[in-house]
Order: sequence, then structure tokens, then C-alpha cells
Amino acid sequence: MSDTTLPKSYDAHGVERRWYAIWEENGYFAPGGNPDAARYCIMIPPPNVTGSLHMGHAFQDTIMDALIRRRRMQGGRVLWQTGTDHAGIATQMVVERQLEAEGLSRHDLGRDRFLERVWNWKQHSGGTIVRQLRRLGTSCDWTRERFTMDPELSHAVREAFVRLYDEGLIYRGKRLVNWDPVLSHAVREAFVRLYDEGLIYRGKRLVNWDPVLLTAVSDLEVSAEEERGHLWHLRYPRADGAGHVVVATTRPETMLGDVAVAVHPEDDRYRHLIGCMLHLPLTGRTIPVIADLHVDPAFGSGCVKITPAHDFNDHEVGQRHQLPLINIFTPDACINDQAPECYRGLDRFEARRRVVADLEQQGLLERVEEHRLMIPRGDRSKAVLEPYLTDQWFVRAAPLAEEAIRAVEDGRIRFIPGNWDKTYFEWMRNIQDWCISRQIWWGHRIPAWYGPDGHVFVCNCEEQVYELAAEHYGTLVELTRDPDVLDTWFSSALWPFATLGWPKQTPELHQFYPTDVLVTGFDIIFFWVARMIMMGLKFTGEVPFREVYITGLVRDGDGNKMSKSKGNILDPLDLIDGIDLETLVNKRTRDMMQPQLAAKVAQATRTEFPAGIAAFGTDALRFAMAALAVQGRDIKLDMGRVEGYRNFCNKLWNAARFVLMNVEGQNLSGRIEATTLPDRWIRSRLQKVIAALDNAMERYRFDEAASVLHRFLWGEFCDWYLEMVKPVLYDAATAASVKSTTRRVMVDTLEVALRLLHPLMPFITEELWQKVALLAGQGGETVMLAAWPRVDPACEDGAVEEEMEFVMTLVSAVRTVRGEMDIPPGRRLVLLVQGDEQAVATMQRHDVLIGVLARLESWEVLSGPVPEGAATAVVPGLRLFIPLAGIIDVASEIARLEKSLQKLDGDLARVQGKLGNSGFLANAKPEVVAGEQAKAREFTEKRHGVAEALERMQRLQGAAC
RNA sequence: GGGCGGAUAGCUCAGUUGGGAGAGCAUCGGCCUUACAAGCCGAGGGUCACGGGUUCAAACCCUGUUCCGCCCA
Repeated sequence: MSDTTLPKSYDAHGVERRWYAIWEENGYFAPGGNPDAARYCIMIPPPNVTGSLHMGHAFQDTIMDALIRRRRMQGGRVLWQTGTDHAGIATQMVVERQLEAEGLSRHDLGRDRFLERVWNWKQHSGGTIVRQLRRLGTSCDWTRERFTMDPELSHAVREAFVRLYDEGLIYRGKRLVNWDPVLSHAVREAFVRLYDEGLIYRGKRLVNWDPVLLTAVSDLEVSAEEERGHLWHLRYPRADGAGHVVVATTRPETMLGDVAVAVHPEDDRYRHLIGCMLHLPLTGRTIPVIADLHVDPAFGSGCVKITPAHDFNDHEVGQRHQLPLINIFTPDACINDQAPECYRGLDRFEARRRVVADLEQQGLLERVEEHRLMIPRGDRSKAVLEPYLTDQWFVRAAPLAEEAIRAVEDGRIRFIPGNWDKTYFEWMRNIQDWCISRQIWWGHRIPAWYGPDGHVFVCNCEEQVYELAAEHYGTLVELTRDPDVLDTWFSSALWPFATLGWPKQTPELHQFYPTDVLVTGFDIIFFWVARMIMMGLKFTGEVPFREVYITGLVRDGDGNKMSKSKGNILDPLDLIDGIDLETLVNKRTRDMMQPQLAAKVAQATRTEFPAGIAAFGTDALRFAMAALAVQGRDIKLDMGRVEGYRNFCNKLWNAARFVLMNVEGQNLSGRIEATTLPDRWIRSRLQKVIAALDNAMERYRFDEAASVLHRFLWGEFCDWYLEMVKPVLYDAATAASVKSTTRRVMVDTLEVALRLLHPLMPFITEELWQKVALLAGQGGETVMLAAWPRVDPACEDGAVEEEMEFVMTLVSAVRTVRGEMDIPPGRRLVLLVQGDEQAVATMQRHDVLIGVLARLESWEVLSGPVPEGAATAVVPGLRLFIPLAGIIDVASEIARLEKSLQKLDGDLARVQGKLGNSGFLANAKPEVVAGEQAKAREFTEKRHGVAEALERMQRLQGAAC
């Protein structure tokens, strides 16, 4: 047999590398079990190919892996589908940055060669994250790994697009988007009402536009933070010459695109102006004063300039009043030809200065105030976004949302914790159309072509589209393909079924769809979860998952969100492998968006981690994640906890070492007949642990699961059971059969515990299980596929647990006296007892056990008077006296007893108060009353013992004086 | 402005249909007791944010207030 002598402490690193490779090579991650076994499937939220592992992954993937491993051990046919997301903008920017370093732009290469570069990059450097994921021990089926740009998935995406378009659910339209002038493409959620039928459509709407990247961007890619700005108060003269009105704005340059001034219809200051015309300064145009309820009379002057082409609110006002749209910006946010000549070509910020200066010169600038406001910036480019009017493709979301709302209402999908359904309903019931086009190159190109007259052909297949066109025009024509690509979330929305082969009706799709649970953060309920539900229902008729477990965010030790700019990011791998301070500081200050913060970040890092971070190992990190996974709450990462669980790993390691030392080479054959109290006790406790663990896992209470296991293994198995085993095994007088049984119980309990712990701590449990399983009579290649333990009611024994409780209470009482008297553990004590026969008999039964654990010289029933200078303790049924003449510090013993008495008096008063209350006796449940009565007896008995001991001590003190 | 969540030991957090306030870390004291000093044995420490109500009984249920966080407008 293999060498079972274990090193003295657990070395996570070597163990982790070794076992993961073996698991993966042996195909343990693929769905096994027999064909009709219970199915279980989880879809991993596909991480971004350009991404790297962060704490959120460590947290969520730990939870998914624990769920998956447990189901697998239960014999289910289990699939954890994995893969990565192509992350349009992020990936395109990575490659564009590389090109920039070579002095090239994507336009120099052209679309095809650029895409080649991206694929090349993906091939060689992409997917770092899937390698990192393996370090967490995630048991996903890597043979089925998918990428959202795989040919099969692309096919699914086009198929979905065409079907939605054919049903009128996709349209093209102009909308105001948040335009990132750096990114140059339209932000997803445009704030426009549905006024058309058809689920996908194309049109001009306002979207969030990145004027640097020259694309629309989605709300997810926008981060608005409060920044310092100004509020300019401008005067617009009345056309009739009777004075002026004052409007307040944070973006004065947009006045060039104003088409009206709005006031609240009830505002007495301005009611008379409604319908009146104003001169729009600098432009020579005349605009009306209109009344609109959206105006807040309390903000600024109470008059609002309306610029429908450049503001989401104004856009809605404009629609209500049929106002024209005047777009004054080019895509890169310079002033265009719609504005007076002198401003054309100016960058928006330069234009702002010029407009303000010109107004001031004309006496039309009333005043300027300091003002704090939320400025939306593109996540990628950091450019200030502009709401911008562009042609985009949209999905009509409302019709899709109806069924998606119903699915949650009728319980086909359940959120955990449950109150997230409120957030979901709130959003779904006010859902806006989804802008799905992006003006970049990396992504799924929109399957739409335009004929010479602009007619649109939407088709899944390029050959077919020419046939369609030929049919339409009666002759072959040239077609131009739409240059835009789809929002990455469009393909993500199809992930649960596209990865299983849809639109083909594959066996996997039938077996594993709908999936069982989605584990994800609340921050993407809107962007991903809701859309998967809509698309799943639309295309498969079924929900994509039955439960959604929503996790909190992992925050740093101070409760701050982890972010690169704050420099408080922790890499899970650094907790696993450890990292020295300098490397950590470098890592945190490298490639910062705002390099001026580097010094501050470095300083904070040095303060928080003066010695760097120790290596805790994967299992410790995972266990900490589970222990901290409290529902409905963010997680403040407590390094002390992680360290504590590393210690737990070591504790477990040494417990196993001890067991192996005592079991190896011994005869372990024969049936288990748990004869000794500790044996019967630990087996009974084990059943309770199995039940509690199952219960916790079914309720997604990973914190409870972790604490049940921790308490049992450390607090019961190690602290009590293994200590109690020693006298049995080391005493030459113990019968061989008893020793043999104890060895069996010891190794069996450990083996079962390892299986229970495996979903949370896969590595150390595998390493130890390999050494322990055979000794415990368990076969099998890996703990991964060992059977999940079941409760054996025959092993449960309440009487045994009670008896053990008594022994433990007694031992603890002696230890407390020892501790408080500062008596070294090495010194053996004499114990005298006085009490009822039953308690004495129990003591006698466990004579050796008590003697060893309490470190007694001897014990006997007291006959005659209590010896002078004895410390006293009282346990149920017994008074304990420990003669300490000459050692005992009378004063401190008196203090100790007085304190004990005081506490007992308090307890007693409370209990007797209840029992003296007729209301309590009449209304409380009988078992509660009985419980209080028992407590009263116990406290009274104990109080007598303590009071007498106190008197004796006081006499002794008096005699000494 | 609307919605959701939080406030319990020095810190991070549990507390399951209302019935003697818990864990880990930190602190203090005693220990190298032959698995483990990443350990062992003890101890101290809380007006459960604040006010009112329901109840025999409230950390828990209702209500109001304060403070903090997040989402939406």
C-alpha cells in the first residue's frame, strides 16, 4: 500500500496541481451517471475572454462547483456548461491598442484583416481566465467549452435575429443613445417609447454615444460619477421685446440645438408666457415657450431649455409636443453644419467656452454657479458620453417581457433570495426597447443587407440573401451588408440553449434544458438574466433555468467596491498562492487609468498588507467564500476568515494524520459495533451533520453548510472524539475487539466527513480520501464520484448524546477551575464528588475517559466533610471539589464564586419571574413551561452548591485572619 | 422622488414558525499534554441603532425616527 506517513502540515500547492490534472484527464467532469439518472445542469455565466479572474468569480464559481459536485456525488447526470464571451468592445480595444503601438489603426488594416488579428489574439492570449478558473477547482466540462463567436453559436445568433425580425420584433430606428465619442457606437438602452410593431426594428433614436470610440454603448458600459461642474443661467430675450426668460443648463453648448423652452403649466411665474416666442441667441432662430409637466419648478429658474436631439428627457418632451430635432454634433462630438458657421468644427468643450463667451458679451449670461452633477462616462474610453441621434437596430422588448414576467409570477422561475423578483418585475414592467447594434467590427455582424434602393433583406445565410433579392427585384443586384455588429449581450441571452446545440434539437438540449439554477450577481439581472428569460421563452418555449441564486458583491475589507481605479482589487490567485508586498504594489499600480493615484494606492496597499499576502490555498479560499455567502448581503472580504480556514485545512490534515497513524497496518475487518460512548456518540452526531448539511445546501445556505462542517470536524471530531479515542487505544487493558471497533469508527467517520466536505474543499479531501477510503472499506477512483453520504437512522442515539453531554460538561467544569486557578495542565488533580447515584454511576462508567480528559490523578465519592481549601464547581447532579490546599488563592476563589453566584441569581430571577406569572403558565406551550421548570431546578441546585462553597471559602479566609 | 437592503461583542458576521444573545478573528491568562504552535485549555467582552405598540414573553412581529448602502427616475 502507499506510504501513509503525511507531512506535518498541509501543503496546498502541490496537491491542487496534481489532482486537477488527474480529474480532467480522466473525464470526471463530463456528465456521467446512468442515462436515466436525475439530470442537473448549470450554465456558467461566461466570463469575458479578455478578462482575468476576480473575487466575484471565486465566489460564484465556488458556489456553482459546490452544487455541481454534490449532485454528481448523488449520482446525477450532471453538466456544468462552460465557455467564454467574446466581449465586443473590450476585445476590440485590446487589439486596437496593440495596433496603435505599431502605428496602425483598424482602418489601415480593413475589416477582414482586423478580424483576423482579433482571432489570432484570441487564439494565443485569450482565455487566460479559463486557465485561472481551473485553479479554483471548478469541475466544469471543459470538453464542451463554448465561445460566443463559435460557428455554431454564430449560427444560433443569426437564426434568432432572423426569427425575431420576421416576426417584426426587431426594427431599425433613430434613437438618442449615449454616444461615446471615443467609442462611437450607440448605447443600448435608449429612452424611447414603443410606437411601432415588430420585435426587431431599425431606426433613429437617442442612444448613449461614445464620441471617442464612435459607437453606441450600453448602460452597463456607462459609469456615472458625481463631478464638479457649473450651472449656467442664460437669458433668452422675448420676441416681443418685453424682457427675457432665464434658463439654467449644465451644457450651454447644446443651446445651439434648442427648439423650445418649457415651463411647468402650474407655475404662476411663467404661466402667462406659454405660447410666447423667444429669440434663441447666437442662432437667429425663434423658439416657443411650452408647458410640460416634467419641468421641476424648483430647479434652476424653473424654465428648461429643450434640446430633443441631445437629451433623453428633452427627447420625450419633444415627442409629446411634436418638436423638431436639431442635431448639432458630428459623431466625434464636434459642432456640425446645423449650427451657425462660427462654431462649426469646434470640439464640444471648446464650443462650450465660445458659446458662453459670446453670450456674456451680448449680456445674455445672467450668472454661473458651481454645481455637482452626475457625468456619464464610457467604461472603456472614459470619454464623456453624449446622448446622440443615430440609426440603430432595436428589439421590441415589451411583447417578449410579458411571458417573461408570467414565468416568474407563476413560479416557473424562482429567485433566491425571493425579494429580487420585485427588482425584476419593476424593470420588466417598464422595459424599454433594446438597442442591439454596435458600430464596431468584433462581434456577430448583423445579418441584414440593403438593396440599391435601400430595401432591407434579413437572412441567416449569405447565399440565400441574393436569391431573396433577385426574387424581389426580378434581377440579380448588388447588396450592401449592414456594417454593424450585435451587442454582446444579444448572444449571451441565447447562451443557455445555444451552447446545447440550438437551433438543432440535440440530445443535450433535451437532457439539460431547462437548466436547474443560474448563479449570478444582482448587477446583471437586467442585462443578462431578464434577457435570457425572454429569449429562452421565445425560442424554446421553456424557461432557461428554474432558480436564480443571486449573490452579493465581494467588497474589500473596508466595504468598498473593488475596482482598478481604487486600486483595491484582489486577485483570488494571490490569496491562493500568496504574493509579496512589492509584487502586489506593482500589480495594483500598473496600467492605471489615472496614474496620479498610483502613490496613494501604493501607500494604502502597504498599510493594509504590510507583509504581502500569505498563501492560503484554494480550499481555504473556497471555504471562506462559502462561509461568507450570506443571502441578500454583500460580502466584505475578511482576510482573517480566509486565514482561519487555511488553519482549518491544516487541522483536518493533522486529524487525518492521527487517524492514519493509528489505523494503518491494523486489522480493520469485521463489523462495526460501536460499543464505547465516544464511538456511539460521534456516529450519532455524524448523522445530524449529514441532515443539517443537506438541509443547508438545498436552501443555498452555504454559510450554514460551512459552519456545520467546521463545528463538527473541529469542535467535535478533533476536540473531543479524537482525544477520547486516545485512552481507548493507548490503554493496554482495552480489549482488542474494542480497539478494533474504535479504529473502524474513527476511520469511517473521517471518510464520511471527507465526502461531505468535498464539494466545498475539493483538493484536500481528495488527497486524504485516497489514503483513507480503502481503510474505511470504500472503493472507487476518486472522492468526486464517491456516493454522497446518507443519514443512517440506526446510528442516531439521543441517550448517548445526552450521556456524552454530561461527560463533557463535567470535564469542562474541571478545566475551568484549572484555567481560573492558573494550574498548569501538566499537574494532575484529585477530584471529590458528591451527588445523586445516577450521576456517580455515569462517572464510574466513563472513569478512564474523564480521568484522561480532565487530567485527574484520581477521583472518589466524598465521604465526610469537604476538605479545606477545595475549589468547587457544580454540574447537573454533582458537586465537584478539587482540594487545592496551599495552592488555592482564597481571595480569587471567593471572587470567582461570587461572580458565579451573581450570574445564577440573575438567571434564577428571570426564570422564576416567568414561572410566577400566571399569564405565562396559561399561555406558553407546555414544553416551554416544562423547560423553564427544569431550568429553575438546575439553577437552584447549582446556586446551593456555589453558595455553600462560598461560605466555606469565607470561613477559611476568616480563619486565616 | 420611488423601490430594496442594512444597523447585534473591538472587527467581520450568524441568529431558521417570538421562549435561556452565538461563531471566527482580535484581547487577556495558562500550556511545546507523544495529530496539529497554522496548535491545546480557559477567561473577559453586547441597553441586539433609537422611540412607541402587540404579547404572559420581542434581536425577531407592527409603527415611527435617525444613520448607512444599492437600484431606478
